[in-house]
Amino acid sequence: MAENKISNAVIRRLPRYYRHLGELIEMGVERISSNELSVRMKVTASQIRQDLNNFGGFGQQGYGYNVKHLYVEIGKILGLDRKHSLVIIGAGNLGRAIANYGNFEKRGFIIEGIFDINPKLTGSTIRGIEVRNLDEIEGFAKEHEIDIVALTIPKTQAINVAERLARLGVKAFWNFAHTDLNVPDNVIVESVHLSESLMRISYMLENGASID
Amino acid sequence: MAENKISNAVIRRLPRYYRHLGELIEMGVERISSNELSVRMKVTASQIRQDLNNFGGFGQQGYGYNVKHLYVEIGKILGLDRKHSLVIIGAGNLGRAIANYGNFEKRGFIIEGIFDINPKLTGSTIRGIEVRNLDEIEGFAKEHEIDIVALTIPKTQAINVAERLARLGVKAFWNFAHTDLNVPDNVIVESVHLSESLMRISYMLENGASID
DNA sequence: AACTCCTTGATAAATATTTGACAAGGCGGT
DNA sequence: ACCGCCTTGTCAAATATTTATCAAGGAGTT
Repeated sequence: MAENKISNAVIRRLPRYYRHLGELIEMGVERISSNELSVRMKVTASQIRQDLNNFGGFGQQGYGYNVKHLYVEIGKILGLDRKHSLVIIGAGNLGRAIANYGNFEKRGFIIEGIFDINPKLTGSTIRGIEVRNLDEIEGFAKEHEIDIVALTIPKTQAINVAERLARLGVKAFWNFAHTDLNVPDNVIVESVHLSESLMRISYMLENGASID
Repeated sequence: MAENKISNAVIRRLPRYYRHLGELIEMGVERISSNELSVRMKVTASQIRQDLNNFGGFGQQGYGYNVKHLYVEIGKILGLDRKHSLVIIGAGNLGRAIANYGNFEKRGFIIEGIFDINPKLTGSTIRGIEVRNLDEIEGFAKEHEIDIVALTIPKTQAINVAERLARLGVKAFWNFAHTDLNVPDNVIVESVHLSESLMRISYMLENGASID
């Protein structure tokens, strides 16, 4: 935050660096040059060096980068050294998929609650977390510090719930509904629009093209 | 396809135009100017006009764009006027979420098969589609024309299955595994990396920034 | 039919992003 | 301790993308 201004393009790539570095650690690789990494990641070495330099000189001439160190540093930049509370709205397949994916917790994303409007689901548990009725979300939000709300519900409900929770101070939404949310500009919205993703495949099939 | 060369940035935005136009049709809106659309979509009007002009003049001076017409045309550009066969590998929550989302079929993405390695799941059905054993995928691929394979399985298996299916001629993968795939360059890979998406939220929370 | 307003499509300017090139300097071997 | 190789960080060039501007011309009104 203190530095100049990191470009969006760089930020979008950071998690991928983080993932590759994690894989390299698992493989027992201790050091890597931008060139080796560029082959592995299929990007230019120049881009890697330029990207990393936004955050300071992590490398050493004639040596390259220390994998473990770089991994930790990028983790810090991404804020993965902190815990984040996560609430899932919608206990359908998608909500359950997220709740059941254990690696999120390893990265510090702690699922604090799961909510659904369907009374058949409320009361059941997912990974030991009780599914509550959606009506309770506002009370829950007042009692708990919620960092991120995952919206895995149909679009109309998603817009409504997001508006209500934004008013209660929720600062970030992970939006899986096939719509844009209507929240103030200072609220973070990261959307995963599966149908748009699928349409891009359709386009690429049609045109033989490839989108980065 | 015939025209010059459409930029990646434009292609990435096309599905969003399509979605908004669909919503406008549902609202009964018949015509819209780039300016009105820019307010709705929170982008500049200039960008909208520039984007659409890549594909020819859909608008009329003093009038704007005919919503229905533009919707149909963008649909064609995206290849949504054709049918695409889709096979899902992995009948976990994520695979089931995709299989159960009816709107994909409305857009012409027909789920032809679902496969899983877990014998407990094989034989059961999802929306009337039988879950088959993953062993059968190669035989299935030889008998059916598969356009898109959705990989909703752990990374090791995903890499393996993708390699095998790419060899059999599958031209596009919708990759939900937390890894890159290892397939030839002419094979389309559209990845949905949920953990990377979540990390971006973490970064934004940390930095107050917003990524487009 | 004329007039005004509106809106496009196009061009150019401004920004942002990616890539290439290379001097500076550490590493590892001798 | 020296030498040659390697690799970074940086700067500049090349591309790509976004935004501003405006002439041209249709829509709708009178």
